[in-house]
Amino acid sequence: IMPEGPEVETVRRELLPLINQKIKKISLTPLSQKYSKYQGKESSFNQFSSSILTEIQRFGKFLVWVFKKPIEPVILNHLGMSGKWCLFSNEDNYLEYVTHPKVIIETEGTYVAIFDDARNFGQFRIFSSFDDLKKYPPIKSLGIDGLKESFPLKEFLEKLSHPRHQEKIIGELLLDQKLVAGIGNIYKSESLYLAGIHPSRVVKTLQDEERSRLGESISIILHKALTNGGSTINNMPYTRPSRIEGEAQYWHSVYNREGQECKQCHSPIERIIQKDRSTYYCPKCQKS
DNA sequence: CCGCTGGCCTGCGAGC
DNA sequence: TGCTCGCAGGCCAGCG
Repeated sequence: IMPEGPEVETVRRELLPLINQKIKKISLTPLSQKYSKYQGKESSFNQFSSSILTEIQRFGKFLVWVFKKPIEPVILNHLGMSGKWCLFSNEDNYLEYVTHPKVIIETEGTYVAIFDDARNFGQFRIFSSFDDLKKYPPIKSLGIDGLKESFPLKEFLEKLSHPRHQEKIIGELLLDQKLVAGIGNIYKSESLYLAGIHPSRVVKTLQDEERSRLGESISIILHKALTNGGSTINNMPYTRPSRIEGEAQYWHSVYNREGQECKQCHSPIERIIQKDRSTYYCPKCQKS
């Protein structure tokens, strides 16, 4: 299952050994050349040789790789559904761990980082400067960072009250990265469960108290997932650079639990399709 | 500015 | 057992 905010932040933290490393080379694998999104892009990746990686930031579910002169460009990177970074030392026999390598970063030091992406939904985009990146609409329009240390509840309530959202279904709106960035399909369902709100509720029907509880629940769920190193799901594992599995999946209350008992009231968990995506909920604990 | 749709992909599990 | 088939679902370009 796709990396969401907590999973991406976990990846970012485990990539931090790369900071201040001098880049030997960023290259595209032969496999990557099967796909149009990577074709003809070698030269734009080549330009990073000899630059120093100074920061890896996270915006929502995006990773942003920042380099120091001699070049200004930044790399915007999304893990998509199945993208993973694997971090190795030069001496490791890393090829046995990767099955669909697309991008390889080698440093002058001891590191090799490989972007491995079976489904190929991951993305790389190179901007000539950090300012240019910030003008890019998907970045510019990102909403509240759901993993912010202190969740800005007031801002959340204001955004939720915007006229254009009033007729929307809350279970669908929560996936909109312009509202809260970092929520994905798993933590959408989990947040609504914790808040006791049925996913089919129309935004305008939510009481003030429910709105606040929803904001608080989003923050609690995302932070709890981050503390647990994210969710690792069997049918679509995301692999951390360390190759350690996350543990958040062990406390999922509703996600992927259709037909199983609610942990509070023992009613069977139900699944509905919202905007072509599965939403899981307890029909009894979540108020319609 | 907004919202909707189709395209991008392949591992895996269900069903026969 | 081995095969087929369709689901899983993020983002975004293109369009109205």
